[in-house]
Amino acid sequence: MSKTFYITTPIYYVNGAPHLGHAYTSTAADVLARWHRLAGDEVFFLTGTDEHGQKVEAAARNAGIAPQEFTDRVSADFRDMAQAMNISNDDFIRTTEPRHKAACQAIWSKLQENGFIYLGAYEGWYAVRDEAFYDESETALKPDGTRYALASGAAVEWVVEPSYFFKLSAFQDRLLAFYEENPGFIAPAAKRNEILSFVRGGLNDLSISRTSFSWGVKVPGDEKHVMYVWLDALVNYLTAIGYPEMSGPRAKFWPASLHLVGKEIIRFHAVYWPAFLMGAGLELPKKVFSHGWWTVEGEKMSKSLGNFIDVRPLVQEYGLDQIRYFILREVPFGNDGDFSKESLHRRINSDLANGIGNLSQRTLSFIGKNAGAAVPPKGSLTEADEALLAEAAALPAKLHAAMDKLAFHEALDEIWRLIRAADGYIDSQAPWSLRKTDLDRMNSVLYTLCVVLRTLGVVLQPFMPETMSKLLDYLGLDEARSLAVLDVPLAEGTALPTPTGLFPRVGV
RNA sequence: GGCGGCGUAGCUCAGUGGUAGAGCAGGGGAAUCAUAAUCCCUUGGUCGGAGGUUCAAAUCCUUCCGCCGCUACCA
Repeated sequence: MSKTFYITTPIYYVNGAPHLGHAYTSTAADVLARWHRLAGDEVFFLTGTDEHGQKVEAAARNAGIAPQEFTDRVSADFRDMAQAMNISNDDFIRTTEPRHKAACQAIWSKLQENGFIYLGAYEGWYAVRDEAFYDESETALKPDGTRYALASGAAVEWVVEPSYFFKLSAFQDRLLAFYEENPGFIAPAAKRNEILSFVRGGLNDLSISRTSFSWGVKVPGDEKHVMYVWLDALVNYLTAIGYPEMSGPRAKFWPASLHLVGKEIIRFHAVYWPAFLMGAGLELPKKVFSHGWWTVEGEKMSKSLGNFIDVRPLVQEYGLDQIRYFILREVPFGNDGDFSKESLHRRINSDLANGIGNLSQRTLSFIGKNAGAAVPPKGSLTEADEALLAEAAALPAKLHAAMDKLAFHEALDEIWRLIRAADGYIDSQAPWSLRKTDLDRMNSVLYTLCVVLRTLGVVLQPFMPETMSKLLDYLGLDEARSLAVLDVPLAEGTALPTPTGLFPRVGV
C-alpha cells in the first residue's frame, strides 16, 4: 500500500510575469514530487495561478482588455514557464475556474454556518487614485492638513466600507496549541519563531470581503461583496482535490503533505489558512515550508530596478537541467541566495561537467571501446568493489533523510560524495592498466562502476530528469527506473549505446 | 522599542562542551580511461571583539560591534 503525498506551490499572482522566484518554488516542489513518485508514493502535485483582485482588475484596464482575457494571457505564460522548467504538476488550477468559485463559496458558507463570519465595516485611509487602503504609518500630512500616501503621493481619505470579517481572534489559542503539538508544521525554525511571536501578540479579526471592486468570487447571499483575495487564493488547495465533495478520487490526498511557499507569504499559510480550515472543520496540512529569495548578481530583484530574471532564456543558454541543478544546489533551501553567472558557470563545470558528466563518460566510453559495448560480467568482487557498492547502497536512505527535511543541497552533497568516491575508485583500480593484464578484473571494475552509475542516475532523476534519462539509456536500463530497481541485480551483457557527454563545459 | 536569527579558511557553508571541518578557489605532484576532465598531497582560520563559567568553550553566560528578519509604536 503506497503512501499519498500532496504537494503544492502557491498559485502565482498574475499581476506580473513569471520570473526566477516562481521557477524556484516550482522546481523545488517538482523535485519533491518526483522524488516521492520514485519512492513509490502516490503523488498529487498542484500549481496554478491566482487571478482575482483589484490589482489584476486594474492591470487589465491598463492593458485595455477584459480581466478574463488578461488573466488568460498571463496564466498561459505561467504554464509556459512550468513547461520550460519541466514541472510535472498533476493539475494546474486557475482561480477563475467554476470549480474554484464553487469551492470558495462552499467554504464561505461553511464558515458562516459555523459562526465565524460577521458583517462589519472596514475602515482605513483609502487612496481613490491607487484604489488601495494604506496603514496610517504609510501616510503623512501635507502642510495644508490633507493626508497623502507616502508610496504614491496620492491623496487619501478615511473610508468606511462594509466588509465581512472572519473571527480570526477566536483561533489564537487553538493555533498556538496546534503549533505546540506539531513542531514541524512551520519550517524552517526561524520562520516558526516569527509566526509564534506574531500569533502570541494577538490576532485581529480579518476583513474577508470587499465592495470596492468586483473582480473576484461573489460572496454567497450578498453579491455586492467579493471575497478577499487571500481567502480566495488559499482555498485553491481544496478546490483541486474536489472540495466540497470530500469523497471523490482525489479526496484521499487531503490533508496536504506540504505547502511550499516563498517567505513573503508564510503568514497567510501558517496562520490564516489553518484558522480557515479549523473554522470549516477540515484537517490541517502537515507542513508549510518557507524558502528564501534570490538576488541577481548581488542585487535584489525589484520593479524599480527592472531586473526580474526570466528563467526561459537561461534554460535556452545553459540547458534546463543545469539551471534546475544550480538553483537547488547553490543555496541551502530556506536561505536567501545569489544568482550569478560566475557561480552558475562554476557549478556547471565543477559539479556537472567534471563531476557526474566526466564520471559517466570516462566509464561508458571505456566500456564502449574496451569491453564490447555491453554491461561487463560481474565476476568476483574485491573488497574495494564491495566498499564502493556499499556506499552506493547506503545512499537512498541518506537521501530520504535529507529530502524529508527539504535539504536539497544536502541531498546533492551526499550524491556528490559518491561521485568523488567513484572517481577515486577508477583511479585506484586503473581499468586502463587491467585491460593489458587482467580482463576479468577489468570487467568487475567496470561492472561495479555501472552499478554505481545506475544508482546515481536513478536518484538524480528528480533533479535532472532529462539528462538522467539519457544516462540511464546509456546504461541500457528499461523503463523500470524507480528506487526499487536499485535492489535488482544489474543485468550483465546488456548492449550499450555509444555515449556522449552529458554536460558540456561552459566558457568562463 | 520588543522578539528572533546570523557573524567559522579567499568564497559558500557544516560543526552546540572534549585535539578546528567540507566543497569550490589557490599551490605541488601523479596518472592518461575521460568533456585537460581525474586522483593524491598541500597553503590557508587569534571560530566578530572583550569578559566570565568549566579540568576543557566555535559550542554555555554577560556585554559590546556589525548585518538581517519579524513585530509594535511614536512623534
